[in-house]
Amino acid sequence: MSEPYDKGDTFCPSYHHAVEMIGKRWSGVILRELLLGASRYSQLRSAIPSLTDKMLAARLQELEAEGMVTRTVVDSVPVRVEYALTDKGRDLEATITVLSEWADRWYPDGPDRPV
Amino acid sequence: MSEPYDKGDTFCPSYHHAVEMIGKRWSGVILRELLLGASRYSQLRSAIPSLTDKMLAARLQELEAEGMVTRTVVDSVPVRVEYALTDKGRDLEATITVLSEWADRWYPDGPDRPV
DNA sequence: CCGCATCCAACTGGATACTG
DNA sequence: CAGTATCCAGTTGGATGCGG
Repeated sequence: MSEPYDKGDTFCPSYHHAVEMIGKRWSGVILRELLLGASRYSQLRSAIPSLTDKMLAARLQELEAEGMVTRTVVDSVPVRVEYALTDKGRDLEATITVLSEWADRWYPDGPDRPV
Repeated sequence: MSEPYDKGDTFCPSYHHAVEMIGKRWSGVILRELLLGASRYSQLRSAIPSLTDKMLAARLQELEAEGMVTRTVVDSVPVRVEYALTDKGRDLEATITVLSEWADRWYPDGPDRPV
């Protein structure tokens, strides 16, 4: 990661895909909530106030298609839906932890007041 | 990161800002190239083939405004411009490394062929 | 070499209302 | 509870061309 610059070793598609998937609007926040233990749709909703139904539902579908989460309908009344991280999704924990630490280091008072 | 879910401990603005900044289109890739040693505008251009001038210039301005990179005009003919990571930008190395490893683990053959 | 200006089609996502 | 439907303004970013 710190050797002399090699012109050949460029444009990494896997990393590219990964960083823009977790960085897509709300996705990173949703994944973090799931890592923190949220599992129900309504938990996610109330955990992230400015997130609308439309966005949450859309992102969860995308994350499911990416193999990051599973969706399980619990047949009760009223219906509940449980979302759970897959191994792949849970494996992001290290990344999200390290990035959270970075954020705390450089935005201890929130993003509007950088260090 | 793995304790029982606490409804209060939600919506982290610093992390939210961070993840969507590095996840914005091309930003993560540009930061990675800078970490790998790229410094000139033209290096970044040729390192990332599908990245246009417009996008590269725009992202570099945003990253500069975020305090992630510095921009230095070298007064030669023709003009060169050097981009360098700030401490804040360099401090992202751990995150990008860990995420790259995740990507290699789950997309060893590229994002179109997940494990 | 390093951009910026313009045009423009496509996508995004907020508001609001409604369903099983 | 857990979504979907519709509308629509705003943003995005590719293409192309020009300028210091």
